[in-house]
Amino acid sequence: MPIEKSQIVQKALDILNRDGLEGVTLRRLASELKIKAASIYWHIPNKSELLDEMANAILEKHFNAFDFQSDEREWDEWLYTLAHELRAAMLAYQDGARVVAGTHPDLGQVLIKLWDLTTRILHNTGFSYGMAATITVTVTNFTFGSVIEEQSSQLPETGPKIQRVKLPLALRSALEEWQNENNDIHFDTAVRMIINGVRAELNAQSSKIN
Amino acid sequence: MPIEKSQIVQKALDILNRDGLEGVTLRRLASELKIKAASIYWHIPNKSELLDEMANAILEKHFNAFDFQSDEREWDEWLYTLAHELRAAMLAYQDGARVVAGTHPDLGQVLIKLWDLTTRILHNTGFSYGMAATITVTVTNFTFGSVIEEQSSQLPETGPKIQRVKLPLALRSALEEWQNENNDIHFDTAVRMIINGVRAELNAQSSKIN
DNA sequence: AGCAGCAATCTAACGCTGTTAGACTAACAG
DNA sequence: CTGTTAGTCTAACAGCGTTAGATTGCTGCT
Repeated sequence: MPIEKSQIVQKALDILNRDGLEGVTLRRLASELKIKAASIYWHIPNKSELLDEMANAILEKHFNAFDFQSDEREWDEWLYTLAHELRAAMLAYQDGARVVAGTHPDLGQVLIKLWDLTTRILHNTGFSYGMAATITVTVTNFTFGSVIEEQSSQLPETGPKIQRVKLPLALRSALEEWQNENNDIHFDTAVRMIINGVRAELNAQSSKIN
Repeated sequence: MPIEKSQIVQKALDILNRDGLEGVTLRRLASELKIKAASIYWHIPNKSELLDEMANAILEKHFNAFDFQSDEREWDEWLYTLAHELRAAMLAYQDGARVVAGTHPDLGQVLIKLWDLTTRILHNTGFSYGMAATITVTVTNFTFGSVIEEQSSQLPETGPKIQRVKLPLALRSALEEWQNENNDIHFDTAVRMIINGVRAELNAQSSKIN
């Protein structure tokens, strides 16, 4: 009974969640599939493509029941949803953001669908295609960077590291106040802020037309 | 004539610029310094700390003549400058963004100074310390994510890859229009948009007070 | 002058990584 | 019954970060 590519990807995701990105080695992966490392190369050309498949699988699991057609949404609600769902998808796996953000969008089919839907919605509300692309990339880039940072300070040992360093006064106060609330809230405020920036852009454009 | 830590870091930066991040190996670094790899460990505890030093050096070169004291700037101009200068600093080296963004701010002294200055300026204009932190992190996270993406599509072979894939119609139009202009402009528009979002937040706060 | 101590480098190795060449096994097709 | 091919194997290569322990060469003390 031969092994399917999807089984390989799934097992790789299990390892990712258990041991983190560093733990995903071809030898360990093979061993847990009860085969030898070289056999993986019959199914997948190299590790980089494995990571691409993993990234797409992560997104697919989260967006499997999602309707990529209906572009009659409100642009601002959609940007808000996009950012939060993307974040949730990546948070579901340890180091998920590093895996997804490292994808070259070649095979990242879910990401392509999300980008397409977003540009359609933005175009429907009056943005040029170029501006729609800028906005889409801005939101996704911010989300990637944000979750990468969030997940890399979640490591077992890295926790109170920054506390031990002498910090300038203002920064110290800022970080103390900051740490009173959790990452969900920080992310939410930031996303709302960015969306407000987009809204300003929309107003500027429509006032230019009149 | 012993070797100085600064020489090691400098040579590592040379290699980074010539061969990219993958090319920075301790053996190659040692060989170009005309010593053996193990000797590096007398000066630097491990590779991760070398990367931290490199990140800080990259920022130090760019911000060496910078005045981190004067916090009497306009907040919006400063956020604009911060984003653009940070981007410029990272663009000066191949894979510069991956190096700088990978730093744990422990020793990233320049980054700490920039964060401190930014929170001070934002606090001066009326934001709470917590909000100042959110804004600061938002801007730097976006900048990191943006430049990482920009630099990873600059690789020799990766160029026209996305062109060869079948894209949905709207996304295709968006990307075509997008590619008419260069990354400087895209980044600039995005930064302006984010700053407008911050401005909206500021207005909301001051209207709440009255 | 000779010896101690230390800074800085060396050799040699360990265990790990991704990747490849080429041999083998099992099943299925003609 | 035989040839083909899918799928796995063994064995190895070249590279990586890292460590232990020996070795050099200089500096200062007696």
